[in-house]
Amino acid sequence: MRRDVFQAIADPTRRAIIGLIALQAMTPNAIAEHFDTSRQAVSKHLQILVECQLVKQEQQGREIYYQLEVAKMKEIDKWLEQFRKIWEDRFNQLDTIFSNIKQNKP
Amino acid sequence: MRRDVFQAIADPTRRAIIGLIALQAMTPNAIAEHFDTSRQAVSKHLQILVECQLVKQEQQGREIYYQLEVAKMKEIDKWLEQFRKIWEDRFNQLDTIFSNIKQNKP
DNA sequence: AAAATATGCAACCGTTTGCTTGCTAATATA
DNA sequence: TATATTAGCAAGCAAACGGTTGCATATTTT
Repeated sequence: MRRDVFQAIADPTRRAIIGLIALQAMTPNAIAEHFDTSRQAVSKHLQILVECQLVKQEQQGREIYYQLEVAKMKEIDKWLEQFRKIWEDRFNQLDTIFSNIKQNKP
Repeated sequence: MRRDVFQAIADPTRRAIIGLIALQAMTPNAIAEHFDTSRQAVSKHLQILVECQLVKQEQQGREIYYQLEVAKMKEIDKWLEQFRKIWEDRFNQLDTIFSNIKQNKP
């Protein structure tokens, strides 16, 4: 069973859950109300998110609040970093070409 | 069959392929040499990457060069944007707390 | 023209995924 | 105390995933 951040965000429902609890911790029931699937299905998604440490739980009586570990999202950002450099370079190259066109350089 | 950028980068081999062809277009055979799997397996991964437009093909004789569509990677970056705002806010909050500690404020 | 090379395609197979249903445990409320 | 609510757990199931093997097609090379 693979369990990393990239596998976690592969599922669209899971991405929606992440977006939902990003600003405010929520209980499984409250989260499930936002979707067409059952509470159990949502619970399984949450379990996966917890396993890869994208989400942490906080018990309050019989309720469990799930909150996003925003810092963990940086892992994706970190992986993206290498490509950001490339796409900025490409953009700069294009910029240079446009400049040359304006100045009628070959 | 789901086929979006997030599902595409979920597989570690696919991420490795993306990293490999990011700087230079490569043929399936050349790519496959970097992995333990068969050429056909790599070919399937490439097909998925093409389907979600993360990679484009360029035929040259009997060889097909696969190149990364760096711009498509921005889609991930775009999704991450909303969380970047949050984690920067959290950092600033921490910063304020530390400042207060230094100044002996409550 | 014949052989070698590069690639895609199809069929098959075990594992994982995402979901459902049914159950149990713990806490809150009447 | 009896009942309702919240949530996790387990079994079962169809579909998707990631891989393999075998074969067909197109282009080079000899």
